Amino acid sequence: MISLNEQMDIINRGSKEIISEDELAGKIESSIQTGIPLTVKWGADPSAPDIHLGHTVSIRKLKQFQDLGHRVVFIIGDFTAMIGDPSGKTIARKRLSRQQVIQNAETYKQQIFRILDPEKTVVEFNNRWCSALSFEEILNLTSKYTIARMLERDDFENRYRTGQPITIMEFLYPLIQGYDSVALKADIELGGTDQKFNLLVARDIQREYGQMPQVVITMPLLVGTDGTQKMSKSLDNYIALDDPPEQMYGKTMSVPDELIHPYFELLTDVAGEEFKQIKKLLADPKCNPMELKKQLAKRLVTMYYDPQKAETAEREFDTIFRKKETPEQIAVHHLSANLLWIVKLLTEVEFASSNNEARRLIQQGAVSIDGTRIADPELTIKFKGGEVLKVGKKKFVRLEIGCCIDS
RNA sequence: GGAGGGGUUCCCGAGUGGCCAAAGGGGGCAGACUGUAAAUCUGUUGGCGACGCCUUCGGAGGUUCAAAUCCUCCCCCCUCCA
Repeated sequence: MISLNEQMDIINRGSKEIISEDELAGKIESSIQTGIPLTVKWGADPSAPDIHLGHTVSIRKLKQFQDLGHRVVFIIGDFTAMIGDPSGKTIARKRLSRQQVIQNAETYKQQIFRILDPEKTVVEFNNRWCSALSFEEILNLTSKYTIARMLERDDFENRYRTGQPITIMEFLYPLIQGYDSVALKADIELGGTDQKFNLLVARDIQREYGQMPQVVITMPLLVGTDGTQKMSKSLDNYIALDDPPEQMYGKTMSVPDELIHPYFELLTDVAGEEFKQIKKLLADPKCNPMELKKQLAKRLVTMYYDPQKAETAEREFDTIFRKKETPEQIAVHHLSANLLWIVKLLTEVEFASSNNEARRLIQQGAVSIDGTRIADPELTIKFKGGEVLKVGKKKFVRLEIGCCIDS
């Protein structure tokens, strides 16, 4: 096994906070002595099965734990998801059926195993122990925590102050999550900095149950493609692991330049000299940040796909956005008629969701056919097949005559 | 249980009888510029083959020539007191 200092070093890299380092050192030490790996816990809500780069910050850290010989437990919070979490204003977030949960869990696994080693990963559903809890035990759990302490949490405090609803169930959430740690006898739990409160509650709960409290490791939150808020699905500022290569590349290029540095740091393996070099170039006004961003984008696509796909994605990006040319491969649409009103054409190929939107696009000069801009929304066009329709910067389709799809 | 405040378009939020498809901001989309789907600037942002018509301000009714705005009932949220 790797020495204590080396382990501490690796774990520290990129982490925001470790509570506490001494405890962690103690745990690692005894693990080295006994040969028993530490249990590292990481949880996810099964309702949104799209894993994105924001998640990978933690997942990559978990991978390091695996490489150090420890045991990673991935918890799928199906119990709470099945109750239906009414948090925020979105009333009655859909309850998930057993089947959906299992399905989502599968997509989760398929995604996280692009980083983690499936052999060394235990997947658990918290429903297994949570549904066995009696009401009495739950009351017991709730008696261990106070409202005042709950309101210490930023998010709760904010909502309380601004008059937004907080349900009792949300108060139970951290307790349940803490109970998960008890059930697993977790040695370490990992999470984003926004999870800090919950992770700390788990320590108290574990103590109540006579266990050694888990070490809490928080990872920095990744800022999303919008450059301001944390990457999340609901804000639609995310780059998903399942995004196709071109999109992964393109979305990375759409990230504000200031994010190049943190992205390299949190999402890739660049370290040491190479990282210093990148930092230097970013600070140099003579250096075009686009070049570094391209490197970053290519690197990410290579990580989750392969070098060839990264190459293709880059070429396509250059073609479309730098040279403003038509990409090599574009989708084909079979026209419903060869004489077509331009507005209908746009809705037919689903580049516009309504006639009004189509008109707007035309009036704004976004529409062209074979490179000729269409400015008149009343135009009717006769097609002979093979024309390329372009809307905006990134939507292309080749038009062919005839629609004999489901004959 | 009592008193008060509130529900407006994708989101936040103004509007308290006609000038309201509804200010402003955010987000989205588009254009210009460019070294990038960066930044910046500008435009646009309910629907309909359309100088008109239809639908939208929590829900259902009503008053009025005219309702997001007034009245009645209902639903939901928040705050304070108990």
